[in-house]
Amino acid sequence: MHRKKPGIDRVFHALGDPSRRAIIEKLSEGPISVSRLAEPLNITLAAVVQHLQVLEESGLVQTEKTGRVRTCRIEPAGLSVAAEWIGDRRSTWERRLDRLGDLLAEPGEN
Amino acid sequence: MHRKKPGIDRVFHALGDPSRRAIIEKLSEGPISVSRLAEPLNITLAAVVQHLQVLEESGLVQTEKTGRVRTCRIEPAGLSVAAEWIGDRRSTWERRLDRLGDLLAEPGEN
DNA sequence: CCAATTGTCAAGTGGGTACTTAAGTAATTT
DNA sequence: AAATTACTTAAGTACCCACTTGACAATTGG
Repeated sequence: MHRKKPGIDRVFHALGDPSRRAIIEKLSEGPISVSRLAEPLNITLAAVVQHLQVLEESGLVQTEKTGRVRTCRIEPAGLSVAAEWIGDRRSTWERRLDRLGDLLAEPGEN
Repeated sequence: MHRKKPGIDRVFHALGDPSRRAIIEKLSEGPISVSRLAEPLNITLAAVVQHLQVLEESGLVQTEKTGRVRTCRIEPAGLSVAAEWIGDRRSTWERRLDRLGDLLAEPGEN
């Protein structure tokens, strides 16, 4: 019937933190290294690395290390998980409103 | 520092908690009272009330008390805030991919 | 009125987590 | 080889937050 997606918890938890959302905002402009990601945020590099771990485990971000530089990029499927959940809630809500509308439009002399 | 929409923080923080998402899932099926909301969750009524406060402050839920019953309903605009943020990230990401595609397609008889 | 229903408020607790510092590793530059 | 760059890891701290308990309204049904 409806199976539970395990990723959804991690995705929304990851998006719940402002610093992590700032990271995603930056990453949506294109791939970038860890230290350049850290520059605009006023937290230490170590904190950024920790956020990146959370983001990577949630499937929102993908990273790859070549040489001494780790390049981070956004993983579009991650945001889709969140978008789909929101879409699902909206659709059931709208479906209910439709049923309500049908009842009101029904040809009963009440 | 950064001037951002204040609501976004609260909305995503609210959505970050599984119990609160469960509440929203239930509410998307239609308005319901606090105690009936609490039934399927294994937390106390008091905890549900606290979650409802967060949800209401974030603009995701609207409640109204008549008699001794508080009826809760979903506030569609709240979810839109989250959906828009996700949409914005996606569009800047896609815009960038388009520019990349243009560069690759631009000069050449291949 | 009495009692059950339905929710509210306050305070406390335990676990989680965002952040820091500090020390370490590995790749590049000079 | 030495210095610099770019992370990585570990450990500690302080704060936040989800949840509980328990006492307290306020409404409503018998």
